[in-house]
Amino acid sequence: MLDKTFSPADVERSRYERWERSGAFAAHVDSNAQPYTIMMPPPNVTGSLHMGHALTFTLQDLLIRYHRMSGRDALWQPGTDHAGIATQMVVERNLAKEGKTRQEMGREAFLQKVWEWKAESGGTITRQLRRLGASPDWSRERFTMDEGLNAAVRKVFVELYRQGLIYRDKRLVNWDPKLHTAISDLEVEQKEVKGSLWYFRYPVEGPNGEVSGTYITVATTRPETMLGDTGVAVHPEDERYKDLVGRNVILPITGRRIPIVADEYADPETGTGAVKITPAHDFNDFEVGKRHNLPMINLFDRDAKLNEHAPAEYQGLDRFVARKKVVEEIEALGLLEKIDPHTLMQPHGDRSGVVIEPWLTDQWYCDAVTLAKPALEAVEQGKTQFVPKQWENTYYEWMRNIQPWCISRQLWWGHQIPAWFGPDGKFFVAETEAQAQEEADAHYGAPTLLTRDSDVLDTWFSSALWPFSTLGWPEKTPEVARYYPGDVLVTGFDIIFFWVARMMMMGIHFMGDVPFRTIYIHALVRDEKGQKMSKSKGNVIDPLDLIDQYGCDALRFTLTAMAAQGRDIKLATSRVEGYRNFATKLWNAARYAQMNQVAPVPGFTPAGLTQTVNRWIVGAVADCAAQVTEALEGYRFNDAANALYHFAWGSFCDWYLEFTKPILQGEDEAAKAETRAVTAWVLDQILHLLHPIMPFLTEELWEKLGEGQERGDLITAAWPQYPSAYKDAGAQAEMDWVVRFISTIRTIRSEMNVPPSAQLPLLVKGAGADTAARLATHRDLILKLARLSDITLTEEAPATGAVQAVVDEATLVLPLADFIDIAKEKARLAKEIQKLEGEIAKVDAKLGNPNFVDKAPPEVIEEQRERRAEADGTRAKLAEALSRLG
RNA sequence: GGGCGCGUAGCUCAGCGGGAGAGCACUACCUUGACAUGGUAGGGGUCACAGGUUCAAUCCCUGUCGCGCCCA
Repeated sequence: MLDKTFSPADVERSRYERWERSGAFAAHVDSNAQPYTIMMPPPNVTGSLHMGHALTFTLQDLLIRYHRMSGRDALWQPGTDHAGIATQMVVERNLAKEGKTRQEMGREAFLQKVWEWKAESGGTITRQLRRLGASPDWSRERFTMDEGLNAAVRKVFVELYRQGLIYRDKRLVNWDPKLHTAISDLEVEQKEVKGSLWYFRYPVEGPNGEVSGTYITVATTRPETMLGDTGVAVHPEDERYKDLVGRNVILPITGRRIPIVADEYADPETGTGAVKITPAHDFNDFEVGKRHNLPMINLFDRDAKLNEHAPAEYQGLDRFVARKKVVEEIEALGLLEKIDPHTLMQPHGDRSGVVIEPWLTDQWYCDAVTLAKPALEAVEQGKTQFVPKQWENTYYEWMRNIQPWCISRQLWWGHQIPAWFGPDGKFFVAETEAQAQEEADAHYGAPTLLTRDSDVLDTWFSSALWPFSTLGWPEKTPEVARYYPGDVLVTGFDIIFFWVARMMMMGIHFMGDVPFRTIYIHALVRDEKGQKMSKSKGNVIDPLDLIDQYGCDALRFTLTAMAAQGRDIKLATSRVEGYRNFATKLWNAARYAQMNQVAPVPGFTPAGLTQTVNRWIVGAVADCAAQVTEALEGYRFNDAANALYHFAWGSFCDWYLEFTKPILQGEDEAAKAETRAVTAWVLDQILHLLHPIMPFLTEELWEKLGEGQERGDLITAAWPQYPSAYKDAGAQAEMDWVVRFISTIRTIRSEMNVPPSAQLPLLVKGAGADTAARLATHRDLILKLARLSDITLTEEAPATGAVQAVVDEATLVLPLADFIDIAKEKARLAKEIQKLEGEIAKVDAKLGNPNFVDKAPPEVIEEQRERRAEADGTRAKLAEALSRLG
């Protein structure tokens, strides 16, 4: 006998271990079955599970379990990412607590520490994934810094280099002065900041090099950069400055002479129309500088303090200290025109939070423009499809405006770049040091000492290879042949640029095919007020807390039911509680079944059933299964969850189990046996259909209900498919009628305040043949569920003191002399009639419109006629009842 | 400034050319032999606003207002 409630905590762990041990999660590379592949987006190795993970991995697991049950050879490839900057920061922070820095320790010792940290905390997220019930093939787990994945990274780097798609360049990068590394555009967050616009007057040089008394005013948000100005730009069409173009200004403080140039970058509408140009410290200025051959003066060191190119008294100052000093000095010179308050967009490092500095350095770049072309076409041609489709636009937007990708990072934790420098700065790119040495020796004509580039690659460089590197590439493994390309990538829109686009580029370039056929983009999980969850706001909901409190299945069902396409999920714990109740409900249905000697009948198929109610529920199962399957195939997860919820609770528990109570408590042994078998069968089907969403509850019930039977684990069972004969329109119409009949009586009872304990006799007037037959068939259950003492067919006018209602052609008469309040009953009937008249009027308006009758499709017109006839029939009967009340 | 999306019951959201739906919350009644983490019944909506297309618009189109996100 089952306990009164399901206790998730008692079963989840052991159930999971049993699945994993049994090999149920494993892919079978030798199988004849069609493969189904999902590449798990690798979470940070030292991270921990948050709500976004819970959503994405629930959906992936649901797809994997569904396809596994559908007979596919399912591979869900798990693994973790080394997450360069994030992980290095954590370890450095830990070291700082001991008063150590990585620089003191040296690279090797520091990396040792990172590996130790990985060993210590690296299992956290995968353990948490297990608590979520995720069923990837753990035997194939990979880490982006595994030797195999390292080899893939080296090979890709070298090949792209040889193809000219990776190159070294001196350009402005986004420099993080705190972390001392370049970062990509995507790692920069533009934040709105309230600052100032300073207006400086620059003296214009006279014809003979003297100070002329003419000034040109420039506006700037970054006064300190003026020390590195090498030009002033004005718009070529700007009449105010036409005469000044070609002349020089004498840059205050430094005294440097810099030219006034005409460039369309200067916007006559903004500021004064004249703009100072600092090519080494601004991306736009860099371009202007190139167009006009302006020198580049690099003012900052790696900490963004002023370096030796600044005037002596500025050297060593922090950029913000220097700003103050520049403004003071300009003011002292009488060259400060004004200061306006100004709101500007300021770049911040998404990891460090400090203001990013455009800085001139040598870095490695990947020619993303070239690689993006085929990746763009693949989506345009439908080789890969986004679901929901609108995310294509985001992808296109990025791919069409893609910039060279700076792939080097000044970090230690990551894939060290396979490039070696000779003494003269010439570099040799090769997969191994020996090869590089060989090339170098040949080049220099003598054994030469090489130094390896100390930089590492952007983390996303290695994750871009994930769809094939995890399968063993560059080796020609059977896995690569079988599981590439994958079927679907499930991820959030926030990494379409970071990751999806780059996997598409690398996959197409190296594998000759897209990495996945479908990209399902799911929502972001927010708190119930719609705010992003963040530690600083304190509104973070920990999925593990919810699992502890309500069970894993309840959390999974909630996330699934709320995963509607194209909408963020606002998560309220009340929803989780509600779906926990659903689990309890189903548990108790099973418990009830057990108490009534319901057990699966081996070999049973629900054909040739004698009881209408059984034929009806079988058809309803088939309906539900079709809906769930269709929804899952279309990535409409919420529809799948809701179809199951409504069927299991609304049809099976609320009606079927109630309908069959009279049978199970009755004397007809054949009907009892059939009903028990059908009940067991329906429960089994629900368990199958619900398993991908609620794996623990369903597996547990599957075992408990099938006690003593050898039928394997539910996780490996076959997804239900039914012959069309299971649907029975007649049985459905009949049971729908029963539901309406009972509900009608219940409503009257409730409105008339008849105590639930009172058993009433019912008279049915004007029953047709169908109704009479149905009443005969379902007499017992109607008596029970409507709490009636008797049902009598009659043609006589009802006695006074009776309440009447209409179901189809029949009038239901309940003698309620003891309860009835004539005035109240009259009001009730009048209201009903009024409602019907309103409907009739609406339909009449349509039918009276010649255009409607002329142009609407015949079936729509027919439907309206039927609706009118039905409403009118009911109205007439109710009117009669009303008149009889006097 | 450009792009995308969203305004439907108190809240969270489905639906999307022909009778306005769900969950939660709310109200009343019910410890009825599976389940009070439950049952039965009920109240509650000019489907943001204004035009247009159509026989017919919550749904399609245009505009307005409000909100969110991404990019510059």
